[in-house]
Amino acid sequence: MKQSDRDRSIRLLWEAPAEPTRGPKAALSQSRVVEAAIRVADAEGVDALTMRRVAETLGNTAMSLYRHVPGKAELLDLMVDAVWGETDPAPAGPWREGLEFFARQMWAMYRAHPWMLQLTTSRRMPGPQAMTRMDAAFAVVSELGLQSEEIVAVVTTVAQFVDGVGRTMADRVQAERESGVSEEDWWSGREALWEHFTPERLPMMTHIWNSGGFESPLDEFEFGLARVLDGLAVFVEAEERPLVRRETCL
Amino acid sequence: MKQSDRDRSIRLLWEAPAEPTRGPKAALSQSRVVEAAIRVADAEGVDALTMRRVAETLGNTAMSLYRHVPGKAELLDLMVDAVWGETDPAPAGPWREGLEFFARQMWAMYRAHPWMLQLTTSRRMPGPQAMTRMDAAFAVVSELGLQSEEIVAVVTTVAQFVDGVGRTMADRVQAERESGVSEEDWWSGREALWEHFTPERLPMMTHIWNSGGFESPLDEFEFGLARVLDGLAVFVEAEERPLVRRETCL
DNA sequence: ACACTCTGTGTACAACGTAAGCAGTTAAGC
DNA sequence: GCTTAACTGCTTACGTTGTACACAGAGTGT
Repeated sequence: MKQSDRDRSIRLLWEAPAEPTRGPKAALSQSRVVEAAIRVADAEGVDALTMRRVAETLGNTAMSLYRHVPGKAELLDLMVDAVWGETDPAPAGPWREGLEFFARQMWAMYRAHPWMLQLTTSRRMPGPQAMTRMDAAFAVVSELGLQSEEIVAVVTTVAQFVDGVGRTMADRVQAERESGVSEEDWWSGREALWEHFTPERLPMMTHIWNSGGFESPLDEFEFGLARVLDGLAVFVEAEERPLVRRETCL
Repeated sequence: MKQSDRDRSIRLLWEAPAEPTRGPKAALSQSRVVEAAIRVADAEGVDALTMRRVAETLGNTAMSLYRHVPGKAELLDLMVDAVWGETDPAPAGPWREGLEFFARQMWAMYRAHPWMLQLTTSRRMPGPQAMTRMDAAFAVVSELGLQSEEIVAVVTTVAQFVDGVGRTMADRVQAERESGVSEEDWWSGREALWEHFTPERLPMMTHIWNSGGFESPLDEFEFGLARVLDGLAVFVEAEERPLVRRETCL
């Protein structure tokens, strides 16, 4: 039942839609709907991304979208892959520079479209744009002569790192838009909370607070990326690499 | 308007509720509601976590919950902190062992309650249980004599890594429950997708596929944790540590 | 007895995705 | 040119969500 829906996404993503010959000229089109949806998500966040709102920006009704997109789930698939299409695939070259390029491209993508991270679920259908970028990342790492599983693990580690930092950033952006208050201002306004941060309860935290550790935090992306790449460098340069396979989840 | 709501969460989390003297004995209580909600989320996932469903498991109506919890947002805050309370704070000791302990505790927590990751947003109110665990993690790292911002960055990097891997795992668990099909079976059933994975379009990916790179993937948590800790080791042992401050976001 | 307070319930509302059916529009086939 | 099939976009309607509001009943003080 649901299965056919997802296979429909595959066709939408990977195959060019057949142009209809008869019937009235469509004012809308799949790409126009997808572009409008992306604009709505960019400007108003993922919560505002309703079929009614997207249709409204196009001057149509909600149900008109269903002539061009089977449903909201498929629309999200199309939006995600369209945004991946805005990035550059990593060029061939040394592995570290290539992975850093890959990470920075993802980061720029998430900065421009923070909502991407709020709808990345494990069974979101991968589209050709996203897969091309992944392929380039794999190619960059393949020069190291690692085993296949190791190549996958290395790229996954970087991608997952960017996802993690990006998600934090995306949450922050959304909260700031919805509340109209910057993250800093909002937290400093929570006096009722800070009252409970006493040295008895939280000794280290108050100590770090008092020495200014939270005032101008390090850039999480830059700091983390450097650490992850350093860690991967240790790995690829090691002579022995013990591998832990995944146990079947659940 | 919304602000008062969040401050209400602070009181709920950090202050013991005042017992009422008059009126009928309450069959429900805040902790009973929170426990029931956690059980629902564990068993049926975050989508099933509706006020009606929680009340149903308690043999009451949806509105009865509102006598013990101001609203759903506050209930989520309470659930998250209650689950943090199930973990052990990192004991004092060498930084690497301590951080690994911290990471493994978080990982175990997320394995037991995957829904946690689907409701961690940037302004979720931190509760005493979570903050105690963070405090212990900070204490572990403080033995290194780093600057305050560096301590924060190191702990954040580890926490964010576990969040990232955990989110992927949580998505997978949820998808498996909802569909009743394991991740592996589901993807291998997407023949319409694999048809498009041709060597012309995705040369590296098909090559890795053919050499079995996707068949038994490495454990993402174990692999990533080792890399992150290695990377942090490079950092703390370095003589010079250039710091990149965060630019104001947005 | 009375007043007060607290508990749980029933009803109601606005927003969501989208199923079903319909009126209007265009091009192909004769 | 006419008919017909295909296609577009709209209207209406349904079930589900969180929760505001009013209310009946229960228990504790005075």
